[in-house]
Amino acid sequence: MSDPFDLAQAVEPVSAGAAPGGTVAVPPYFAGLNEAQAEAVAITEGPLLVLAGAGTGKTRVLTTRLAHILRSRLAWPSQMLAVTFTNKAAREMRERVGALIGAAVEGLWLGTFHSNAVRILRRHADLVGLKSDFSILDVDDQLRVMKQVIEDANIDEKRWPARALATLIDRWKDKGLRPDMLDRDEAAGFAQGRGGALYAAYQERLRTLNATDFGDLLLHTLTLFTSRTDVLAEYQERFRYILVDEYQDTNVAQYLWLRLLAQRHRNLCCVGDDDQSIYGWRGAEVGNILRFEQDFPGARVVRLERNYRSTPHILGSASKLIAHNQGRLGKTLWTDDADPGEKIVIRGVWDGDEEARLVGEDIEALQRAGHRLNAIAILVRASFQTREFEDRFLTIGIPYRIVGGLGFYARREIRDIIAYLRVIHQPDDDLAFERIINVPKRGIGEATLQAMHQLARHERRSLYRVAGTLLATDELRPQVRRVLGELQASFERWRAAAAQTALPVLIATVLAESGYAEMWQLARTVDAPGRLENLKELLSATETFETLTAFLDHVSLVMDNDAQAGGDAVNLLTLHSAKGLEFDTVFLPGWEEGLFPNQRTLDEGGLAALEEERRLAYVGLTRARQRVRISYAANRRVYATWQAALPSRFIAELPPEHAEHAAEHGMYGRTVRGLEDGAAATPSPGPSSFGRRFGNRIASGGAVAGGERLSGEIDLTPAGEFRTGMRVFHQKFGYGAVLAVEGNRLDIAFEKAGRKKVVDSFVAPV
DNA sequence: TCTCCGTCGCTTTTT
DNA sequence: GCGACGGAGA
Repeated sequence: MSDPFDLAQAVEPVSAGAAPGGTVAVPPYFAGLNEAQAEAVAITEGPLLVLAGAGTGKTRVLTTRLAHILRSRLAWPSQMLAVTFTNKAAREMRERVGALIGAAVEGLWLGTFHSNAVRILRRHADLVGLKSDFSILDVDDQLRVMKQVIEDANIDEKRWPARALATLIDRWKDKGLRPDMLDRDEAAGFAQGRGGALYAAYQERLRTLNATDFGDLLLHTLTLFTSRTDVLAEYQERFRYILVDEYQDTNVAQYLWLRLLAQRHRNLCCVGDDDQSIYGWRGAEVGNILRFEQDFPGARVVRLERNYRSTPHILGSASKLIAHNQGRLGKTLWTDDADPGEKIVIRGVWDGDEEARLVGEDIEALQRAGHRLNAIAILVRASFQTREFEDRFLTIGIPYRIVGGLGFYARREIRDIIAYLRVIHQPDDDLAFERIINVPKRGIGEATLQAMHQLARHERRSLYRVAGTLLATDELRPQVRRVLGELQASFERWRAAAAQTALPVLIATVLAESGYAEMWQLARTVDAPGRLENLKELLSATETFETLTAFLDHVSLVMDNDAQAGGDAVNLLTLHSAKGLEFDTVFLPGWEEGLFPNQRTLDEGGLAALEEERRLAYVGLTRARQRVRISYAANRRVYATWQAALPSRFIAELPPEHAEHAAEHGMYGRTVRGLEDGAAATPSPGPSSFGRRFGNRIASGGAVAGGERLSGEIDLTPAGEFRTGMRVFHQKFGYGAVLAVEGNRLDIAFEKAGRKKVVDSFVAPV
C-alpha cells in the first residue's frame, strides 16, 4: 500500500502556535461548566484535542466554545468553520448556539464535511473540471455508473461485482487517493490488476456526466486546494477557528482537508472519543485521533472524564470492558453519584423468541412502574435482529419505532420523483433520465434504451438530447416514438414552468401529468397507499425551498432519517445508529459469538476488527442512564438453519461486581445437550458460510466474456463519410441506398423496409 | 416488452 | 427464508 499521507507531505506541518490561551473575565455562559469543560472552552488558540468520553457534556462544550469565540469577538461567524458528521448534529449545534448568542449564527460555516465541501466546490467547480451545477450521485446512481464501466471494460460483472469495486474506490477516496496516486499493488486489486484503470474510467465517466459521488466532494476539494494555492490561501485566511466534532470518525481525506485549512491560523479544535470509533469499516481512521499530538505539534489535550449520564455500575462495566482494547489514549470515566444504581443484568435464553418475550415482559413491567417507552431502547448489532422484537411487540401491543433504517429520501417513490426533478433541472442528467424513462411503464424498453445509449456515446451527448434527435427519424417504432415525444414535450413544459412555479405545485403537476401518481393509485399492492402518502409528504416538505436547485442540493446531502417523532414508543435501533443518543433503559440482545462480535467482521479485520466490535459494545453500554439488560441465546436462526451459539466473549469481560447473571432459567442448560446432537461444536456459527465466499472471489481467475458485443464497426464509423448514392447496411432495416445526407441524419431507401430517416451512427457503409 | 422462475447471497451505513 | 437479479420464454 502506498503511503496515504503522500498528499500531506506536500504540506507544511502545522506548527505550534504561541497560544495566549485563556480569557480574562469569566463570561456568564461558563457557569455550570466543570473545570475540564471550562478549559476546553477557554483555550481558543492553537491546536486542541478534547477527549470527550461518553456522557461528559461534549455537545455543551462544543456549543459554548463556539459562542465564546463569537462573543469575545475573536472571529466573525463567517470566519468560523464547524464540522460535524451528520446533518442532525449540525442542526442541533446550530440551534444550541443560536440559543446562546442569537441571530449571529447566520454566516457561520456550520455543517457536515460534505456540505461544507460542496459549498466550496460549487464556487470553484471549473478548476477541477466540473460545471458548478454538478449533481451529486447517491449510492444507486454510483452503482449504475460502476456497472457501465465494468461492462465497457468487458469484465464479467458476475465475477467482479460493481459493489466490490464501489467499496474499493470509496476506500481509495477515503484515503484521499486519486487514480493517478495509486501505487501498483493497490491498483492491481480488482479483476486481475484492472482496479486502477476502472477507477480512472469511473472518474472519467463521472466527469462527462458532470457528477460527483460522495467521496469526490472531499477528494475534489483536496485537489482544488493542492493545485490552486491561491484558492487554498483564501480559505485558510478566512477560517480563523475550526471546530470538528466526532474526530475519531474522520478518514484520511477529511484529515488532510482539515489540516490544509487549519494551516494558516492553527486554531483547530477537535472533539472526539477514540473509544467510540466504530466506523473503521467505512474508512474512518482511529489513527487520526491517536496521532493528534504528533500531527499538530504543541497541541493541548483536555480530557472530559466526568460522566453525567450513567450509574456507577454501568460506568464500571463499560470501563472494564473497554480496558481490554490496546492502543487507546486512555480515559477513566467517573461519576460522583453516590447511588450505584442497578447492576447490569445478563440473561441466557433458549432462542430468539424467548429473548423477545423476556424483553417484552420487562418493558411491560417498566411501563407499569411508570417508565416512558421513549426512554427505552433495544440496541442490536445488525438490523435484521429487530424483526423478532417487532413481531413480539405487535403481538402484545407495545408501540415501537425503528430508528434509522431507510430514510425518507431513500424510498423508491421519492427517488423516482426526484429523478423527474433532476431531469427538469438538468436535462443531461442521464442517470436520472434513465431511471424514469419507463416509470411509469411507457413501453420504452431495453432495446430503445440501448439504441439511445449507443447514439449518446457516439455523439458524446446526453440521452435526453439524443432522444430529440431520434424522434426526427424512423429509428424507433412509431409507438415508442410517440411516447418518447410526449415525454420530452412534458419535460420541456415542466422546465419552462419550473422557474415561476412554487416547488409543491411543480411536483404536483409532474405527478399528475407523468402518470406517476396514477401508477400507484392503480397498483393494488399493500405498499401503494403508503407510497402515495409519502409523495404527499414530499409536497409539504418542499414548501420551504426557494428554488429547485436548493431543494435538490438538500436532497443529495441530507439523506435525513426523518425523526419519526410520534408518540411514546420503544426505540429499536442498531448500535451504530445509537451513537450520540441516550436512554434510561437499554436492552442489548444477541450477545453471542458470531453475531456480536460479528464473525464476518473478525474474519476480515482480525484483531483491529475485534477491538472495533468491543468499542461498539462500549457504545451500547454507555447509552444507558439507569439500567442495562444484556441477553444471549443458545440457539439462533441464521437464514434457514438453526445455529448453536456461545455467549459473547464480551460477557466474560464484564466485572461481576457490576454485572450479574440473572437466575438460571434452566433453559440455557438445554442448549448444551442440544449442541451434542451433532451440530457445530465450535464456538462460532459464522465462518462456515460467511467468509468463504469472499475468498472464492479472489481465488477464481478469469473474467472475460467479450466477443459478442455487437457493432464495434458501427461505433468506429467516422462521421461525415456518407454520401448520396452510397450503399449501406442498417441492423434493423437491412440494405439500402443513401438518398440524402442532412447532418448526421440520413435519408435512405431501404430495399425491404422502404424509405426511412435514420441516424448515421446506426448505419455502416458496405 | 413483460413475466415467470431459478440462482445467489446474505453486517454495520453519519454523507 | 427471502428478496433481488438475470435469463429464458410468451
